[in-house]
Amino acid sequence: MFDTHSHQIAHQNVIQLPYGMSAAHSFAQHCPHQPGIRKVAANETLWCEGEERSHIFIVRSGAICFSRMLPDGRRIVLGFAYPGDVIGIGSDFHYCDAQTVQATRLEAIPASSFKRAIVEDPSFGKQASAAVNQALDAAYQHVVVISKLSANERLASFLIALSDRNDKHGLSPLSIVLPMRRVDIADYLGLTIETVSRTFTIFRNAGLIAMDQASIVIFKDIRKLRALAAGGGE
Amino acid sequence: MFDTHSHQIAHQNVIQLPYGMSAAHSFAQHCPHQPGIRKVAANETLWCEGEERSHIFIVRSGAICFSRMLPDGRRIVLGFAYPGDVIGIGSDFHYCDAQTVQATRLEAIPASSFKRAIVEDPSFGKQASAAVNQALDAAYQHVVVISKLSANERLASFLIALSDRNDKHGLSPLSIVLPMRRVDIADYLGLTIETVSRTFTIFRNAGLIAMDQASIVIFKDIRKLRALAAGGGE
DNA sequence: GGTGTCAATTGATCCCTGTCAACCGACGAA
DNA sequence: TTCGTCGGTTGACAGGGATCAATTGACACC
Repeated sequence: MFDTHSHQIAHQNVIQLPYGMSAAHSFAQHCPHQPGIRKVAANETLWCEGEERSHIFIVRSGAICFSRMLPDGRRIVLGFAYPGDVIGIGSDFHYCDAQTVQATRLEAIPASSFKRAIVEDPSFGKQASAAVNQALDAAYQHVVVISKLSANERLASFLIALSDRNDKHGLSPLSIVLPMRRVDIADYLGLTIETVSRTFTIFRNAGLIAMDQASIVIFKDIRKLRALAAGGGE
Repeated sequence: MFDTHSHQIAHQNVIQLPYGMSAAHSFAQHCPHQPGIRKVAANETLWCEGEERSHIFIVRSGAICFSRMLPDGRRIVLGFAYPGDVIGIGSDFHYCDAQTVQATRLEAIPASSFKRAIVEDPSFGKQASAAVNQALDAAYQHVVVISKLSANERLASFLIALSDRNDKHGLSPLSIVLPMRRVDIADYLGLTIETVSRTFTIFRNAGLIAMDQASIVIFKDIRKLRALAAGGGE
């Protein structure tokens, strides 16, 4: 179920789910709905900041990016969601924009149905509130990463978080796929695309990772990366 | 309960309530408890990250600072709480440390009593979950501030948030008190104390603010400050 | 094939902010 | 009083990342 465990500092958990969480099965069970799968192309907007929430979605494939824009156009990525994540829970109005970064399949659950399930099933309500707490925890972790860590540490924490996620989902923790573009990673880590790119190069040259494509990272020395991500010394 | 080891922290305010929210009256009403006021000196620790939550507190006077530490000692301030804020709601385990930045009076409500009230009174449960959502929103706003804004913009947004809070509480929006020290502001904004200090000087020289003491800010051109805070250019 | 577009990488340079340090004013103790 | 401490301010300097710019590679389309 979704316990909000206390975290250790910097590693992991960062990435995810401001707005999303993993627990798709249980949520789908508790929310009766027409099992409608929506297919959405890449770079489509699911919703915008301030809009009223109409649906809860379960990500079945693809990836979602949550962001906000400043008046002058600067963009901040608040997080990503991946297959298995439930997105859109929280307050009645969306905190941020949501866009696909890939072709994505979503299972849509009407917000009304979701709300009803919360009221009627206390245990489900607990799960939902635990999910929000989890998102809060992730947001705080995000603050930690971008407020004090160096570019190397930020990227390391991002990669380690994805590795940990793979591990949790039964995939290999030693290689990850980056569905999003560099600009999304940069805006998520509070860096520029150039710095992100250079940092990847530094990691490659240092033998920490290998990359045959820009979207696939193979870990060569995950211990060192993890130490970097934790914001410890080393 | 309030163990006293340690750091100095101290401060207060920003807008936000990572962990806190304003709705003290209603919360106190719904949670039956022995009306016990606790007086806590400055720089005392209320709780530490990872500890199980034992009480919900309503801040009656003083100020609280929420922070986390990295393994190497770097410190991140996640937010502040002021009189009228309810602190400690959220998951069963604390996300971060909480310390007083001033002598503070707190009203303590046992977590058990709080939980019972949530179960027994649906409307109260809604308020509690709205509070968590509010904290989540504040955390995202914090991410925005520290990931993309310049030092000037960060400090401006901090000051404007305090001004807005004053306004909301019926106090003058044109002057604010900073109960926390520079190091707390710095750790909250992802800057150093030197940069914070220099930025205050820049604002003073530019005629945006006036300060007779280091802890009192009088706004001279709040429009410009607000424009800066919004990240809009100017 | 050639061309256009978009994403990623790399290079050169700049500047904002961190770092290290000195200094100042307030306050408390001896 | 003098001394010591603490918090804040200011200065000098340097480094990390941003900025501006060019290059490369992948891919779609004609």
